[in-house]
Amino acid sequence: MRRTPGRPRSEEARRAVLASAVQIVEEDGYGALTMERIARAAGVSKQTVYRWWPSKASVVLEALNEGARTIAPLPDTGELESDLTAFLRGTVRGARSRSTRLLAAMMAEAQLNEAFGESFRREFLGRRRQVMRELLEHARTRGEIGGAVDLDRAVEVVFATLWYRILVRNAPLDRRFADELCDTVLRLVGG
Amino acid sequence: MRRTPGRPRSEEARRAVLASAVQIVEEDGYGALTMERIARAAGVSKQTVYRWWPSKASVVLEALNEGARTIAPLPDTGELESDLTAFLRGTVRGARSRSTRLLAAMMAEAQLNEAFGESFRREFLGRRRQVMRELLEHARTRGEIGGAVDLDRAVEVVFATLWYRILVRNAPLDRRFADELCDTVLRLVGG
Amino acid sequence: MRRTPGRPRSEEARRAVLASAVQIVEEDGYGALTMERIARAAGVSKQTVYRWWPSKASVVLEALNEGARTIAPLPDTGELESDLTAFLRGTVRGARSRSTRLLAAMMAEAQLNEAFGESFRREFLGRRRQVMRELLEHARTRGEIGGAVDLDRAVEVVFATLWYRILVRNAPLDRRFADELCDTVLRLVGG
Amino acid sequence: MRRTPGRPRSEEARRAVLASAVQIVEEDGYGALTMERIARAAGVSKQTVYRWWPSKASVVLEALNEGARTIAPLPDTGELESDLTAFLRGTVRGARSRSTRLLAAMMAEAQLNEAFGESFRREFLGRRRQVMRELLEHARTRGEIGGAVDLDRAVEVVFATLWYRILVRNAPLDRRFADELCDTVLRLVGG
DNA sequence: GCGTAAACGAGACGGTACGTCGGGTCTTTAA
DNA sequence: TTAAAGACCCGACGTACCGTCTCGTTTACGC
Repeated sequence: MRRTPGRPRSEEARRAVLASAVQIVEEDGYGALTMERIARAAGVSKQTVYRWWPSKASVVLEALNEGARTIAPLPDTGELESDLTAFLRGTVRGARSRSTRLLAAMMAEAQLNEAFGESFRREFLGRRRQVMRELLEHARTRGEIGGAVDLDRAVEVVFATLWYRILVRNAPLDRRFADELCDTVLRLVGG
Repeated sequence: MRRTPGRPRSEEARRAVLASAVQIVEEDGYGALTMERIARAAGVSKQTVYRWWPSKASVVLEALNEGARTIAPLPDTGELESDLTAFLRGTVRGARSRSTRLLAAMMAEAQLNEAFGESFRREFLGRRRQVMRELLEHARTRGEIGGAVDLDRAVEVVFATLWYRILVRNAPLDRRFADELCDTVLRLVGG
Repeated sequence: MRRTPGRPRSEEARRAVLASAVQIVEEDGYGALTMERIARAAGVSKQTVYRWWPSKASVVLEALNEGARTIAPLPDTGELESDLTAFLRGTVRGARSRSTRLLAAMMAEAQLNEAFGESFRREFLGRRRQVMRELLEHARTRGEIGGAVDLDRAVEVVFATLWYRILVRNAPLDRRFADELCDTVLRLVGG
Repeated sequence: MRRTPGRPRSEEARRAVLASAVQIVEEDGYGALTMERIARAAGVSKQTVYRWWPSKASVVLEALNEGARTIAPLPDTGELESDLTAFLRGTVRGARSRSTRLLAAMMAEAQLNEAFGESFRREFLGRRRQVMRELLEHARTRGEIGGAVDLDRAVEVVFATLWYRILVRNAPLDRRFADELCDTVLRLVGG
């Protein structure tokens, strides 16, 4: 197996960059995050940061994916309500604590940076919607949801409300919230 | 009636600043907006901009409020469904077209700038939620909504979904959307 | 006797401006002096300062002339050495203490502001050279100085050395200095 | 021999800055000189100017030292009058033409900027006085000047008169002036 | 070992915007 | 008419980051 020649990429530098970025956002907010400061805090040259990431947003996004390496796996208990409860509790838990500010910053950056926004919508937001849509489709296959129900609307309501709490912070991201969300979905797809 | 001494504020400069800010955002996006550029485009000195607005976000916010000078007045037809339809169509129309990018930028800025975010949540987002809450309370007074229903949840779902479309742009902000939103609310507060 | 109509100039404001200018220069140096600050410190509007003085240098110059209202009067004892001693001691004393920084600032300003420099050289520096020249001419009339001696050279050496001490501060502006200067002049014009 | 890492300083930028500064002073005077304009004229970023020079005065001072890289070397003919003539002609020539305005500006700046003034007096004015003092001391060693003569006074008279002409411009900086200055010194240190 | 080649740190480079200060001017009300 | 107040346009201040570049150094690979 031929390896590419030249000095290999420093895994240590990579980790330091991601960790520093996360720390800066948590301490001073995403507004205070700069490529310059990331490099300084990571003890890495600016060039090294630019070599591997096109923007500070992509550093943060990678850090985010690093933390919750996978999207919460699709629960499959054979019954809608319990599937939904498990999924929503997991999703809300994932958005809480360390990640909240990072997620808010990603959504903000997506509004300001067209290129980043495009990929963020497609690869981050879209994928998560798709996972939940599959959960609902399984329920429909089992006959728990009628054919006339608009599944996308239900999915949209869930992620919309979740993001609203992340961005507006009008109420906490707790288990109660997840269960209310579950209730809301059941009303929308139910009888 | 005693007027304050000194040269009065230039209404012309004020208008030019607001108009220039809106134009820049529409043409090149909020990311391209800078205090420097606003001043240049408006033919106004930087000092004049800083004298009246603390940040570019507050310029845009004032422009936004200028456009729709008042929050859509509360409809009162005496019946929940028609009130709601009127309110939601008006609200969605207000968020469409020229305003969408501006609104998205405001929400983004609120994530990055703590001070602005605080006032934006309180004076912009909070007020709009309050208006819709009153609409629902009127319906409860008339006996159209039961006492056990959580009105805040309904309000949250509406604005969350609206903002999700503004920020994620997964579907259009059209009249059909308003009517679906109405339907969603009726399901949540209904029997 | 008709007086000019309208509100008369405020003598109080005039004094306040001059006093404030002097105080600022003494406390923070001429570099810290601005029209804005003069007005603020004097409790006077900027316009009032600009109405009566074209530049901060002219404010300071007027303050300087205010302090030592007249150029030291020409001594006339009938003998060169005593005349000279009196004149130089008076001149050195006038340049000492409060005035030194102001004089240095005036000379600096004359280098930077062509218009001011021109009038400063003609009306301030030139006049003072002329006074001393007359002193020497009186001595020549009395036969104390020969016809071949270049009086201008002597005058130049005196004021040059005085200004050098003001600007370079390599040695104090004391009575000893005045007497050395007297000795120098006598050597140059003497036998 | 280890070189320091990092991109080396651009000699081209350095030269461009010095040249631009000199040109601006010559064309529009030192009062028109700003860091901003130096950078613009040199085709260099402001940061580059600030990285290497703390103030516009130090840019000009370096340009000045660049022109006459060394202080005129001490003549040593073994006889005072000819040494002095050579030294003074060289010094006057050095202060003439291109340099006069720059020198005047430096002295002005030294009055306004305390920090710059301190270093200018010590490293520029002081050194030049020292050179001439050595010239006179050599003459004293040879027995041409008596032990009672105050050499500093002679040195002061020379530089004072030179600076007076630079700053007041009451007469030209020509060879005749240098020779008169020589004559003045000889009278002061002579019999 | 020895060359090739990529990644690394350091840090200078031309830019743009920041938020502030002061320069002069202008426009109001009050004396 | 002068004065105080204060807004106006202008442009420089000194700083922070941007993204790029040019160094000398380090660490792998293939010969």
